[in-house]
Amino acid sequence: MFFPPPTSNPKMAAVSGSLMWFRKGLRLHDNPALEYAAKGSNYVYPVFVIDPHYMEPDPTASSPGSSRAGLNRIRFLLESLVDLDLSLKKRGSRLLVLKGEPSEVLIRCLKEWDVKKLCFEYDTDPYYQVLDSKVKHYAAAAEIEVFSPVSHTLFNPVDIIQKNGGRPPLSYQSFLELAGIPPWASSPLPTTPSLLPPVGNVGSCEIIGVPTVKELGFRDIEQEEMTPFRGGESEALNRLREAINDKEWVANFEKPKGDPSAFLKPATTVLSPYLKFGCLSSRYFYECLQDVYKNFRKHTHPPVSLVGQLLWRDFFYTVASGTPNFDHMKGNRIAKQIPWNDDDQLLAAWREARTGYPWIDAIMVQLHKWGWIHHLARHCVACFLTRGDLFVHWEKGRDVFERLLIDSDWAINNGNWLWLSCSSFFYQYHRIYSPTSFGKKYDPEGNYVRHFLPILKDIPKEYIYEPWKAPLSIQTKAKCIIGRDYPQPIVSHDSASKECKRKLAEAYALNQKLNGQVRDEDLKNLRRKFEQEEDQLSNRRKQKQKLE
DNA sequence: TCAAAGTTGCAGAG
DNA sequence: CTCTGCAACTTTGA
Repeated sequence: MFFPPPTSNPKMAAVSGSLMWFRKGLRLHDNPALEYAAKGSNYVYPVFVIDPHYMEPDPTASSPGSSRAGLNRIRFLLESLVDLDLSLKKRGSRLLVLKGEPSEVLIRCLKEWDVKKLCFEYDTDPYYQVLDSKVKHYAAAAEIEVFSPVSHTLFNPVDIIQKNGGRPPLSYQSFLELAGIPPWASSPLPTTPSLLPPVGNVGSCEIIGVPTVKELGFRDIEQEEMTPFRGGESEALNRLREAINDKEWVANFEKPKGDPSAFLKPATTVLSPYLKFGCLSSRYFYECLQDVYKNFRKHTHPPVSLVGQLLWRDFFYTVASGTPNFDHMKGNRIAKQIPWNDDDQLLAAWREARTGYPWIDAIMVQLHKWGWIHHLARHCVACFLTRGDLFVHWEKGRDVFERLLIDSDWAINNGNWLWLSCSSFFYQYHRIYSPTSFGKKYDPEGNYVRHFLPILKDIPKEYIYEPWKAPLSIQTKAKCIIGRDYPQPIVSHDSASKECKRKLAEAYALNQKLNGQVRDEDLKNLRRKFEQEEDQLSNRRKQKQKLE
């Protein structure tokens, strides 16, 4: 019997190419798809497709960017691509950027190039599920091998759902029990390649360099309007190193104790945008944290610890991937059916930082300028928009966050809006964040508000969270007249929050009575009832005014 | 059936 | 900074 060594086999020596499709996972470290693409290939095509779905400028949008992404996130992505291209070039490769509908572009490339393997990171987002099935379908017909590993999350959501008998766990604790220790933790993660096969002949495919925001048709924004966070794997690894350098801080990290008003040095790692785009591997981050914990007799634990934060991410990925219509109230079996109002004026005031509550408005300004706000700040504004004060539909707020956050993540963003609106996971709707006292307890001087709302910078600290209570003499001295230079509060928190609680109690009762079978009509009836009650209330107020 | 638990509420007291 | 009282939701598990 004679088996020639593989290299002397003429068939094996034949030219073989791979296509590495980057979407998220914009990194070289811990990248199993890239590792597999490079293995045994004479050449590799590293591709990124600029997708008009996310990147087409929309001049009608409420702030610069596309209809689905604010300019901050688009810029963050482009910076990540530049960094990736640079890292590839250092290893004898380069990034091939193409434009168009991704599945069409990919299929064109597969037709044009001699490719035996197609490699890309598995993605649970519905948008990518649809894209990927189109591409996989073509690849199967063309007899191209597809390799699509799970490397964006610590766990494969499918495994956890299967362990739980086909349904995703709905509480964090049950998720932890099902998840256990990640399956990859016992063996080393893929190493960062030191050299990559060269790029093959690109034929007639139209390859561009990584575009600038201007080249994509966006108008450039002022430096001071921009996020202070730069995209890319290099930046992610620097930031990670910086965070885990302070070992005491890592070991004692407790998420709810963080200060949402800290902006010179944020109270968290701000690694979320890097995890979102996969500039940082969540598995590598997890390993680094375990390394730190090893040297401490005592350290914090999930849900509040840093590892706990990574597990929250996986929790939401798991629930989201196993819940049809996760991003909608209707048709979503885990979402309470609540007759939210559809008030675009209230929504716009919230979005454009015109609520008249400085704490809320400052957070919304930071969201616009930085594309990042502290987790508790997200809680405050989300609660205010939905169950706390304005009773606006959580889907509306979700859309604003999804567009403006540089770390916006489909599963996590929707999960948190379900949470904060008391539609799922969390139901204690009488626990409402105060739009005045919550910020005050972290930042009694109001430095955060003064920084993001400079119009209020000379209001004394006694009134900085409630400027409408300041006597006119003080408003004049501070060169900020409430009602002229800064709005009056759009609602009175005291009465608005009481109303919200009452409405939620009724909506919950309806959900319970109909046992999850709330129809459109039932919701409509309840909404009409709320509207009638509001009319009566305002009529009574008018009569009272008349009498006075 | 009932108690216990749930990542992070508020106001007020000490 | 920690504690209570407030008012009071659902899910889970015995």
